[in-house]
Formats: sequence, structure tokens, C-alpha cells
Amino acid sequence: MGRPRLQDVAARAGVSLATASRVLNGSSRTPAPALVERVRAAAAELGYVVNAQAQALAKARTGLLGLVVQDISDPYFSSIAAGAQAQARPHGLQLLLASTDRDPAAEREAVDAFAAHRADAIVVVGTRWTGDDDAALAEALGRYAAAGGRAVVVGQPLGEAAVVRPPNAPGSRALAEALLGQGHRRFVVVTGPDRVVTARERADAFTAAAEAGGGHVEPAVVAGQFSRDGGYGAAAEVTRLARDGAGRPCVFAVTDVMAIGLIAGLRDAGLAVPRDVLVAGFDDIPTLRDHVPALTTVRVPLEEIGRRAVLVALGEADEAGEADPALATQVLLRESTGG
Amino acid sequence: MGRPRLQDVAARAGVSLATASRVLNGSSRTPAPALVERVRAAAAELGYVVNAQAQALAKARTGLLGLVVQDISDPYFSSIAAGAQAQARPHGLQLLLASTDRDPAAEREAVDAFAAHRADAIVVVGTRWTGDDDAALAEALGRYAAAGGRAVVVGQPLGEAAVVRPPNAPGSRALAEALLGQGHRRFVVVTGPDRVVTARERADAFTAAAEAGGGHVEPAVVAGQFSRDGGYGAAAEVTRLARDGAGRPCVFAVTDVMAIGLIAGLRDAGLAVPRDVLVAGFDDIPTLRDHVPALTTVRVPLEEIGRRAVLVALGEADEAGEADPALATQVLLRESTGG
DNA sequence: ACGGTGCCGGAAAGCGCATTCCCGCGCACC
DNA sequence: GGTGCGCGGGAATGCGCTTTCCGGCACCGT
Repeated sequence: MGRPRLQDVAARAGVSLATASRVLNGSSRTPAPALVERVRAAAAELGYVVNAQAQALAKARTGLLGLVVQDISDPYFSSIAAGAQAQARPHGLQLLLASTDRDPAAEREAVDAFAAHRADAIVVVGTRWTGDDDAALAEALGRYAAAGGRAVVVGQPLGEAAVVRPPNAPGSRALAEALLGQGHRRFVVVTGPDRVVTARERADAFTAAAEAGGGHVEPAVVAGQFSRDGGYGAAAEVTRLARDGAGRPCVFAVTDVMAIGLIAGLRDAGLAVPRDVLVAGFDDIPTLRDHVPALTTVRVPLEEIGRRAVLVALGEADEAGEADPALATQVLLRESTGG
Repeated sequence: MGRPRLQDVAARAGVSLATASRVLNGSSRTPAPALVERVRAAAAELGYVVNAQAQALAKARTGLLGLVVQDISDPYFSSIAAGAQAQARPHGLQLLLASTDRDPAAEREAVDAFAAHRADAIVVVGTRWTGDDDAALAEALGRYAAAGGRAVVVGQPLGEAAVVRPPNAPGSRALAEALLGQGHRRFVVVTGPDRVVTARERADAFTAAAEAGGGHVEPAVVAGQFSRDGGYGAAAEVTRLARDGAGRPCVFAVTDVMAIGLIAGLRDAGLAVPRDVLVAGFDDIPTLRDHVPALTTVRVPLEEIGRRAVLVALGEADEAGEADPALATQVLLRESTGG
């Protein structure tokens, strides 16, 4: 009553285990057509389902790809995951997913768990942290790679792992230049907590480009969280700046979801966008396409980043730097910065 | 230079394989403290990482939980996935994820792949299809369950699998009643393609409740796709209805993302919400919380549904019907239906 | 006609671990 | 002081499959 084994299929087809294996799974040699037919028939009749675990043990390859993201319910990560999934399927890889809730310790645990499952490759997606939160993760990935696994990080470099760099700096620079082109000169950056490297990359590149282009950038507003609520919370400080200084400030919130929260907070404070304050975001989250006011943002090819990470993990593509043409951003100027 | 095996750890600690296994993984018996210490030390020195594949083969349990969703980049599914992940981790289960791009054939293939990997349980999330698109999936899940796997579907019942029913009908009924309570009487339902059972469940329950409460429900508008673009495309027909009849129609779009698309389409057609048309959605997608106008919708405990599905898969909870109190919906009346 | 060259099928040795069974020891009890 | 029992450690078996390796056969060339 248990599951049929390959042995059972072989017996029913009147062939050896080796032949059955060659017919159903093997690749190096192809048995005679008559045997192939018999084995296939026997397998079908028995409802045979290969045991990937046993196969993995024998072949030292599991067909598993570990994907570690910081929050799968965040559209940024789920878009990347969708791209990874799309690329994994045609390669016959199954995705092992871990969503870490932005906890560096959980990231490390996920990598260790995937290593235990002997995933053929591991892709870790998400911002690195300043300080030494990453040390344990780097070590875990290092051990994994030393044992023959392929490690890829999407975000910032970490240890020896191959890296796919989302175009944070180029995108932020392009955004600054586009806003300068619209005539804006007074900028405010709403960034995430200090330890979030991605937030810093975007903020720094934007600030540098804005100042290089003759703009004035106010001291950055540091949001308490790297999220919608963080953006909302930053509204108070932005409101103060808007009421103090001269002219409408043009605010760059380093992610779309922060920008959305910021706009909501401004509205609750009695300020309208773009009437009183201009706001731009980053990422071009699909669900926010119909936001009112339409949000100026930078489109990041998230799915493509996911696909690329998988290809790198498979050794079929090279690492991607911030300037990689396949991962180029696109600035989308919309109503929130004055149209 | 290969990975250390348990055998290597045992040798280094001067104990037998069995003892090492008992120390590091086993549970039935605990060796003497001195030995435990020696084995642990040896494992640490060697950098031993247990081979989950080998363990799975020997124990006939993999610690894998298969999760099949229709589109991981859709916030509906990614929220459920987040809940599933949160529930899986404390149980020491790893998530095997498949995103099928809403292709019934891909759903079946994913189930077969998970069965091959001997996942301890499989959860299939998403609407069923009318017609016999589901037959193959039902069969695959049936085979899997017959071989001892635990199968759970989130959505509509399918074969013998345990089912967690999102509260589509209760939520839709409650929404209709709330809208009636606001005084609305003229309703339009924007539903998805006929084959999408979830769309039909919501539309039917809403229609029945609205009519039972004395409302008038126009013939349903069938969107071409179960998505934002489907909602956008339905705007033309809704515009016609709004211009024809008497009074502002109150439109129920069966998902938030369709509602958002609809509102965008209406805007492009020159109609404002709620000035000319009222619109309500379903799901309460977090990212849309700051939409303007604020969207009347039905909050569905998506993460909780994900958690529950995992618990059912683990045999630690019972199936959940549409009226399950733990999965209750909440109607959120907001500006899009007149506040 | 004979030795040689491929092919093709089967037997068997693992892959890394859990687990059953067995054995030896020390203790309590009679 | 002897018997029985409990406990802790080790040898061996098997989980289901892949993959060498080997033997036999047919077919080729000379």
C-alpha cells in the first residue's frame, strides 16, 4: 500500500533497476525502445512518482533553489520572487522560500536551513545592514559556498557571494537630474533608518546629484521605519520644513511605499501634493500605478532582477553591477512632482 | 574536502555513528552528557551541516511544505504566503513555493513536483475554475493524499482535500447590507471571467443580499480579466450605466485591484468617485490603504488564512468554512461609497 | 571464419542518515 | 552472592535511487 518504488516498476516491466532508472530519469544512456515502452507502461500503471529525495542523495544535486527575502508580502520582494520563479521553472528547479520579516538573524537561519537541504544555490534578496548584523550571514553563505554551493546576493556585496546590484545610485541620480530639469531646486530626502544600506545608497546618490546640479538639499529626514508607516511618520518633519522655508520643497522618499505613507501623512497635516509639497518615490510598485496624485518614481525592473539572480546562481549569467544595461531604470515624472 | 558527514563527526568524537546521530538529530534517547559534549564539539570543529535529504530518506519525512499560489506578485497571494511562512517556521518546516501564473496546468505540475519531493503537505491557494480545468489538479492531489500526503486547498473544495474557505459569501453579504444601510439601492457588480469561481461566489452572494434587502442589481458587468486591467476595461460599460439610469450606481468590484482599475477607468472617462459613481472592493489590500478616494472594501484576514491552511495541513486545526469565526471579515465603509 | 569494437542490460556499491537489535555493564532486589 | 532488569553504546540494515563496472552479444572489418 506504500508508494511504488522504482524497484517495483522494474519488476513489473521485467527489467533491472538500472534499466528502469535509465528510462525514467537517467540521461546518459537510452535503453532499447521496446524496454522503454514496457517501463513507461509499468510506471504509469503503478502510478509511480520518483522520489526526488533519494535522487538527490544519489546524485548530489537536489534541484532546489533557496530564495531568502525580507518580506514576501512587500511588493518589492514578491515581484523579485515572481521573476525568480519564472526563471526557475524552465530549469526544473523548485523554489525554497524564506521570508525573514527583516530580521538579520532569521536570514542566517534560513541560509543554514537551505544549506542543510542541500539547495543547489541560494539567493539572498534585500538590503544589507550597516554594523555587523551581516557578519553571521556572510559566514553562513561562505560556508555554504565553500562546500560547493552557489551563493548570490541581490542588494549589496557580501563576502564572496556573487552580487546583483539593483540600480539604486543610477536611478536616484537620474531622478535628481529629471527633477532639476523640471526646475526644482529645493530638495528634501526622506530616508530609512541608518542601518538600511539601500536607503542610504539612494539618499546619497540623490543628494550628490541634486547638489551637483545646483540644487539645495536640506538635511535628510530619517524615518523610523523603512515602510509606509515610516513615511507617514516623517510627514511631521516635512510639514515643518514646508512651512518654514521658501517655495515648495521637492521630497524624495527612498521607496514608493514610504512616499505613499508620506503623502497620507501630509494630507492629514493639511498639506496637499503637489500643491504644497512635491513628492517622488522609487521602485514603481505596480499596485500604486493608480495612486492619486500619480506618483513620480523610478521604475526598477524587479522581475528582471529576480530572473537575473537565478541565472547568476545557475552560472548562466554574470554578476550585475549598478550600471548593468539589462537592469536599467526609467524615471517616470508624474503629477506628484508637478506633472 | 567534501562536506563532513555524520560519520566523520562520530569518528572525531570517538563514538559510533548511532551515538552521533542521537546527539545531533535524534530524539528518542539521550546519550551521556560527556558524550554529548564531545560530539557537539566535534561537529562544531568540522563545521558539520546535517544533510536533510539523507535524513528525509531515512525518516520518510522531509520537513517541506509545498505552497502553490496563482501569482506571488499579487498582494492577495503574497499576504497568504506571508501567513503560511510565519506559521511554518516555528514548526521547522521549509516552504516550497510555486507561482503558477494562473495556469491550471502549471498548478498540477507544481503539485506533482512537490509530490516528487515528498513534501509533507501541500497547500494549493487560489480560486478554482469552472469546467474541468481542475480535474487534473484534483487527481494529482488525490494521488498525493492516497500516498500519505496531506492536501489542503484554500478557496473552493476540490476532491478529497481539506479546504479553508475564504469568507467570500459572508463578506459580500455583509458588504451589501452595509451599503443598503447607507441608503444605496441601485447596484452594479463588476465580476471576473465566468470561469473564476471566487469572482462568482462574491458576485452571487452580493447580488442575493442586495436584492433581498430591497436593492436593484443591474445585470453584471463581466470583466475580461480578473485583474486591475480587467477593472479598467469594465469602466466603459459602467460609464454607460451611470449615464443612463437614475441616481449614482453603487458598483461592487469583486476585488480591490479590479476596483482600483475601475476607478482609474472611470476617471479617464470623466466620471469621479464618489461624485458620479460609488465603488466598493474586496480584500483590503494593505498597499491600497492610502488610495484616493479611500476605498470601501471588505477586510479579509489573508495572513490568518495562510496560517490556518498550514495548521490544517499539519493536522493541528480543522478545516475552515466560510463562517469560521477566526476568519471573519470586516466591512470598511470609506469615501468611495460616500463615506 | 575469427578477433575486435561497440552496445546494452544487469549486478552491486554506494549516497548520508535513522533506527532496530543486540550486548555489556551496573544496580537493586531477593 | 546470584539473578534479573534497565540503561547506554555500537553494529548492521535499509530508506530509494544513480552509477560505475562487467559480461554477453551482435556486428564490423580483415
